[in-house]
Amino acid sequence: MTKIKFLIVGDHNLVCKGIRQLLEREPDLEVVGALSSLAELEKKIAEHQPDIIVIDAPIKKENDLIWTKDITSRSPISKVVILSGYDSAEYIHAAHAAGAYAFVSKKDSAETLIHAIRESHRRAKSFPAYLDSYDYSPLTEIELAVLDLIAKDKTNSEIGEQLNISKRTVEHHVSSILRKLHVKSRSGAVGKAFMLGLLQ
Amino acid sequence: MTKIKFLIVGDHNLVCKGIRQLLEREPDLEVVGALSSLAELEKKIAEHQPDIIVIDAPIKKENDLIWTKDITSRSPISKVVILSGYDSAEYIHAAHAAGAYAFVSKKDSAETLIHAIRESHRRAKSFPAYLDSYDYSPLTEIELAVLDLIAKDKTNSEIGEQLNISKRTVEHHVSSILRKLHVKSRSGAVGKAFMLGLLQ
DNA sequence: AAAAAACATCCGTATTTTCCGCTAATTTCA
DNA sequence: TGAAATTAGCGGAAAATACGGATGTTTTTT
Repeated sequence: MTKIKFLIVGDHNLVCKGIRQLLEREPDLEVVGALSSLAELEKKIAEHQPDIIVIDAPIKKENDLIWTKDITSRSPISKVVILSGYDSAEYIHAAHAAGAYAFVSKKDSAETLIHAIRESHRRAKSFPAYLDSYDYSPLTEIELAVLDLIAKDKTNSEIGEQLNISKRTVEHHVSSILRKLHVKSRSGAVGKAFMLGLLQ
Repeated sequence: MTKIKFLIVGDHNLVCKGIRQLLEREPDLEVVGALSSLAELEKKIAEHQPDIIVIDAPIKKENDLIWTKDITSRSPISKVVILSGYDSAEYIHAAHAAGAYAFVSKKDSAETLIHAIRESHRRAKSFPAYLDSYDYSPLTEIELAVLDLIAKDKTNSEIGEQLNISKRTVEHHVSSILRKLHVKSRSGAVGKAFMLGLLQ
């Protein structure tokens, strides 16, 4: 029997070790590596050709979904499973849009994760069912990234540097965020985002 | 040999299961229960009389630190270990002030957590060393009121009207808030406040 | 009870940041 | 091929922030 080979990526050492422990009990799963940052991912993919990449999101200072998008377009052999404690409808939608094969909340059981990995391996997607009937006006990926940095005390200029876009573009995104969240200030946006569970 | 009995609390099922798996390999540790919310905690404490309670923070919609304070004052036999992915100095300070015996970041190794549990059991506290040189002062009532209104999308003028003080005074309070929370913007203050549980 | 510390209130000036018009090129995707 | 998203420049008004200083009250300490 050929095992399902996969990588685990995440900067929460304890969580990754625990997950690995849980998954290695399954006879058809084989962990071929564990990374603490997305930077080394490319090399590891070439080295191991994993079937699945489990990303324990969010990873500090790196945009998991942008990486997901990159991976899925460049290495179609490897399917991305996003494992996150941040399970708002907006984020799950964004993960889906980025090309992930599955989204598993950290609140789910180990069986759910294992099932998602197996399903992803046979190219079936696993996303929470309630997504279909969920009505909302979503923030885009970049808007969420900007909002996150706003909450982390960054100015527009700093956000621009960090995301490699101009200050003016950041301003545009901020305007969109304020419009979509129906607030008039960035601090109001942060407040509402926490209330809505967009940030946590 | 008497084992160290402990409870694990956290709504991230996967994380808890993983941690449990890691800790159960230690011969001197014994998991007597795992809860997904703080609500059931009181009953479980009475039932098992655990030496240690590991709280995998944050638990959504529940203030971990308020519970910590409650537990440590009412059940001095059980020592609280906070395990968190959010390791800002303020949060760690708040955990310390609430009476926790240890703070472990999710980025730390399993050994660190195990060590913290053993140290807590012999009533020695385990907190990151850099805390000592970090100045932390709590917010006053009015500062908290101002901060709350900032999060609710109000300008300084509006806050002044609402609290019947001048815009200038509000400005003064805002600068105090920024200094105490070690941020440079009001949105950063709101972000940090939510992470700390000052607002919710 | 007196002294010290912390808190809350107000004001001026200067600088930075935010926010909002306007326009418009490029990419992406259905 | 349109619609939406992302990118970006110019200018300007409004808000926020930093840097001063001043006064009275409350709380804590000695």
